[in-house]
Amino acid sequence: MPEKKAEGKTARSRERYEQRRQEVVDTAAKVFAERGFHATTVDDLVAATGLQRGGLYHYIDGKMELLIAIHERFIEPLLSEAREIAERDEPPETQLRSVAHALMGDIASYRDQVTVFLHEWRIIESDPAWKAIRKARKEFEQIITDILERGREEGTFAFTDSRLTLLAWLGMINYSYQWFDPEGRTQAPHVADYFTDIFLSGVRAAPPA
Amino acid sequence: MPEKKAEGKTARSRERYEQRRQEVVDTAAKVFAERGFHATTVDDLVAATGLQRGGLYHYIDGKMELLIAIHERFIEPLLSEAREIAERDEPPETQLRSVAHALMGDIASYRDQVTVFLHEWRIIESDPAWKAIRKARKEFEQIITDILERGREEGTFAFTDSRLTLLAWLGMINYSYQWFDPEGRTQAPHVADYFTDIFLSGVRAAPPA
Amino acid sequence: MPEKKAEGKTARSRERYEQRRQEVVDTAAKVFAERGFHATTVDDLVAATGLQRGGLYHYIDGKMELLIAIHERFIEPLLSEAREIAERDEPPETQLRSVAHALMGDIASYRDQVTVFLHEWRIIESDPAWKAIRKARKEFEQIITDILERGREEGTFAFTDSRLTLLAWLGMINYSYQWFDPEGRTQAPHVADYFTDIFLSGVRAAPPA
Amino acid sequence: MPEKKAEGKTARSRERYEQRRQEVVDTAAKVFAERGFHATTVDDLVAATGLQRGGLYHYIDGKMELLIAIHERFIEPLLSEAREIAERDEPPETQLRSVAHALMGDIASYRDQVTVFLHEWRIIESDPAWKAIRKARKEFEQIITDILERGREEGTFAFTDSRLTLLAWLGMINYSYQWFDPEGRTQAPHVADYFTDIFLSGVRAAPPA
DNA sequence: TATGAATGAGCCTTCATTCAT
DNA sequence: CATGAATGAAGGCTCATTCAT
Repeated sequence: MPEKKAEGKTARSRERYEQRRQEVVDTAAKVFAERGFHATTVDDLVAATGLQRGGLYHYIDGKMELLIAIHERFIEPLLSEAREIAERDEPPETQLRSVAHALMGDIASYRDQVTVFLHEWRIIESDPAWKAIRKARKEFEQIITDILERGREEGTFAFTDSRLTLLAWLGMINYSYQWFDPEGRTQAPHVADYFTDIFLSGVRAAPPA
Repeated sequence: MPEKKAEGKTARSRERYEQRRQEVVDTAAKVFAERGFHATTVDDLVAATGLQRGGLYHYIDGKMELLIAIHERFIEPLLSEAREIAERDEPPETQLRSVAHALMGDIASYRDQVTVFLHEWRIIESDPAWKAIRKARKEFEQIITDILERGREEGTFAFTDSRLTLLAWLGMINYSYQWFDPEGRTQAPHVADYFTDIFLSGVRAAPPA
Repeated sequence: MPEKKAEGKTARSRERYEQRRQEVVDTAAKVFAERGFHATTVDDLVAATGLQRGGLYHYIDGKMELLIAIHERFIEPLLSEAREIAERDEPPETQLRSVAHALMGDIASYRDQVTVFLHEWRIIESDPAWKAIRKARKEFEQIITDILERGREEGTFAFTDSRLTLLAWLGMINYSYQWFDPEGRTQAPHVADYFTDIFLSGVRAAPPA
Repeated sequence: MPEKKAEGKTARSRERYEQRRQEVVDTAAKVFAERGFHATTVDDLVAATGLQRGGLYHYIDGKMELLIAIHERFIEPLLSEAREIAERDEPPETQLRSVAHALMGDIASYRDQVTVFLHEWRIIESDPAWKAIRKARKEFEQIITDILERGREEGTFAFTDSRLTLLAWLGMINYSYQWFDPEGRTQAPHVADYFTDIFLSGVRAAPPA
């Protein structure tokens, strides 16, 4: 987590600085998600943060640096939660359901950031900080793949193509950033369960015994 | 499909004009998909089309009008195909698989346009032409919902929430615009089948008989 | 001589373009010399050229690129004249006087550019184009040094330190950019002769024979 | 030398204040000489002085006021030395050589300040404080002119144009700010002598007796 | 049809300076 | 004395669009 301009400050002022910066980053994520990165002007951010133009630049290095900060913000907590779940001694089904809850909750909580992440990552593709984000993304996907493949080995899952199976699961959940209602945040667990059920059992009615 | 500036011309020249315009729209879709709408300059389009600045404006009214044209390009053929499938006298499972093929093929064929659509639709939300696109989108979603609900009524499908079920199906397939490689070996029909299978039966292994 | 944006144009329009660009460069030199590079705003250039902001950028790549263009403008003609003089079969005194005329005339004609050259070169020191300018400067100084040293070998000049002697000559003439009245351009030859006389014979009165 | 904010303080604190201020002015001269006045930001000065932004403003009123202070710094000692030399009862040649030493030494000692003076004086041209600096400059030039003209009257110097002769002398020496290396082996006194010799006798070899 | 010069609003960013603490 | 957050005017530059030729 790179911290801008934080040298030569007292602990107290540094703390205030970091907090304010975090606010700025979150506000920016909201505005970017609403209007898109390029359609958002610095004046929009100025209006949204309540700062003035110069004051805003006290906390950031530029518009693009904000994109990086936004990504870090939502990908870190998700990844550490996924890691923790993967280490649990639970059946693959349970783990998959738990990660679905984690991802769904992340999208619900950081929908703005996720939107930015999915739409604008090309912009920062060349940025050195992007490598870390890309790595985090890969790690998350690998955790899911591992759960799926362990399930297959143990005989509880059946599928032929790991990657396509991962992408089906990922698409089902990730796509929710396009329609999820941020006010209905409490529904996230319900959706996670609903999608997990479909992913596990499908929609086809069980044949009569 | 509104045709710009095509009056008062000989049939021959009008034909050439329309063809050129279509090329411009498709080229724009490609460039927009790669860089994003706002990041694409008219000079980028000039370079990509091989036209000159002034020449480009003979075929379009402006950058934003291109967005509309791009949407029309991929949504019309998809919708008519979906309508045709819905009218067939086939079981819901078959219809669902067919529409998955149609949507998947559409994404594969018009991946640039779909990318632009999913990323930039907010930009034209207020445009009068957006209403038609929105209507088409709703109609497509309704067709899927109808198939699902008919399946439930007939007892082949089992689910509790039509909308969430639709969104699971839609997300699984639509999300492919993020990873689908049109040149790749994994063909669209195969993915459509694979995803349909998961959607119908899930990944859970069948219990031993 | 790098020519910006000159591809894909007809010979006619390219000619007009180059001419207009030259006017822009010369106007910029004038304004830079009056106010200094950094104190000159793009709006100043806009006002001085009669173009609008965007129109100005049709001819240039940026403020800094103008500095390079300005340097090229005045150093090229001077250098070729100096080369031509150096190749003549004339005594060193005559050559030195001729080069003094050339340099003095150059300063009188391009006083603005010379001012910019002497004051602002640090700004473009890191620019790749600067190497060429630096090389040209070195070559000019070498031509003077060669003339001086040939004179010493032939016995018409007497001095101990080539470099200091060069710098004395150079300073005497170059410094004129600080005081030369551009309206009195016709005086340049007179000053060149006057300074050459001092440099050759000094101001000390000849001892009575 | 106007002293800012030095009232109402104990002698001790006032002394410390003045010393600190002088350091700030000299540091500013160095940075201005390296990067130019306009290219130097207050943050550059903050970094160079080791103070903080607010702290810097305890010692100065603003960036431009620094320019004035820099000029005063090097012109005052030079002028008083020149005055003292002019009052001596010595032949013009000796006086001229002494003033050359003084000016050359001044440039060597205050090269940064001189650079700033020669490059940026236009910026403060309109400032009321500039009148005093201009007056000092004129007085210095007048002292040289007087020496030259007295030499001509006494028959030791021979020239036709006082002003051009002054400018030749001034240019030869002043221009050294462009190339003089204060750390270098070529010492200021040596250069002063060398240039004085050229100015007095020229570089032409004495005709064989 | 086609060209490319020109427009001018608007964008991102910088920076000298102030001021509450 | 000193800090550093905040200001807001201004700077360099971009870009969609127009229009005379």
